[in-house]
Amino acid sequence: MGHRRSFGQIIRLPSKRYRARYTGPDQALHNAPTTFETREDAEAWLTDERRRVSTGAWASPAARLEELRRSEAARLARVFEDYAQAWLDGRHDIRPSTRDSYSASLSRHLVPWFGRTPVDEITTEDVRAWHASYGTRTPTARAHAYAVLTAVMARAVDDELIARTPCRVKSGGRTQVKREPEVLTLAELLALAEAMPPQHRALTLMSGLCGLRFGEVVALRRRDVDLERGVITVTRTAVRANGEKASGPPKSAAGRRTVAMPRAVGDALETHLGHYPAAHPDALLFPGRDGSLLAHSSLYGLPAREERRGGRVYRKEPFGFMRAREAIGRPGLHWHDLRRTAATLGAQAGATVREMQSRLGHSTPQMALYYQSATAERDQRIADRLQAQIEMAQRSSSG
DNA sequence: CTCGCTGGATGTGTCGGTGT
DNA sequence: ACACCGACACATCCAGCGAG
Repeated sequence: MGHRRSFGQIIRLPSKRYRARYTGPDQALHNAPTTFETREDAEAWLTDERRRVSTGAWASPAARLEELRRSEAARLARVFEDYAQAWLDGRHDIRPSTRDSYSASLSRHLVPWFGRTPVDEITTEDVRAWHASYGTRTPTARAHAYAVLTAVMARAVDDELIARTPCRVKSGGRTQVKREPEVLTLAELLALAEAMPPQHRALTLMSGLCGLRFGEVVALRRRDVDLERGVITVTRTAVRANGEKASGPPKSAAGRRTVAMPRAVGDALETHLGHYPAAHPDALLFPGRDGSLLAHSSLYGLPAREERRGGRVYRKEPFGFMRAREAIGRPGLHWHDLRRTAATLGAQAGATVREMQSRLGHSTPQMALYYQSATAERDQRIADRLQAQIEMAQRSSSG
């Protein structure tokens, strides 16, 4: 039983639900995409359709439904997980180790939280909530992940998916934990080298006196050292990325440099080559067991640890660098501190900031200045000691 | 123009597992 | 017992930019 109206018609179906339909501007009959529970709902739909026709914004309900499906599909294609992956895949300007690190940030920290959310629906509140969810846990990892999130969202802004980035956590990408570096005295450095496994003694001395980075020393080849002239040429740095070890050009152009060695380093190298010859000019100076690039963990060794077997506790001795640093009473020493040691010893030997900058391969004087300040502290201590001596002299002359 | 800040990139440190 | 791997956590460094 039809119900005549000026626009369209509403029919009560045997199911007791209502169907609305009308003849569109295209002279075809269009059904509502669903049936309605009440006559009022059906009328509301017809009214809406009629307005579309009169404003000229009309398209057939079927076409509109199709369009809706398409845009929904497009929306889902822009879920964070897929969008971020596409972003990473499109980055050809980063080093493999960086790609690895970004990938890890995504899979461990960002995708679990934002993965299924369309990029343009991630709000500032979402980001803040994610950031806050860490509390005091893994601040560095969080800052890292935040930086990656920021980069992905910046891309979304470029793509005009969103108007502005939802990443508004102030300094969210920064890590503030900063450890006080340890600086060895010359005597401690010599003791450390002595306590290292023999194949790493020259390497240790070279790190502590010439300031080469870990990645730079392990990438050294026979032809990079000139024992006659007493210089090392740094042209490569070892990198690790998804389990692969490789060596490539250094981080910055300033990293390419020639560093003079104190004779002690040259002597240690000569001894080293006597025991571990590197015949070919391209042979690695400090290779790993299988002749490939030395792994960082091989140099570090293992810390002292306890092991339980059959109810008994055994103390396992540390080895490698972990043993050596304990042996000289510096259990908290980091390998990288040797670089600072080299910088400080260099400054004490009279190097200027500029000279230290080029010796260490820094592109800015910032770091070298930092070492200068460490030296200023030592200088203060010298002044203090002088003062103590003056006072002692005064006491003895007056008493 | 200098300087300090910060985003982003890249390197180092730790540790359980595994092969020799 | 040692030497190294692999995964993950963490620290450092560089460059660009805006304030003064």
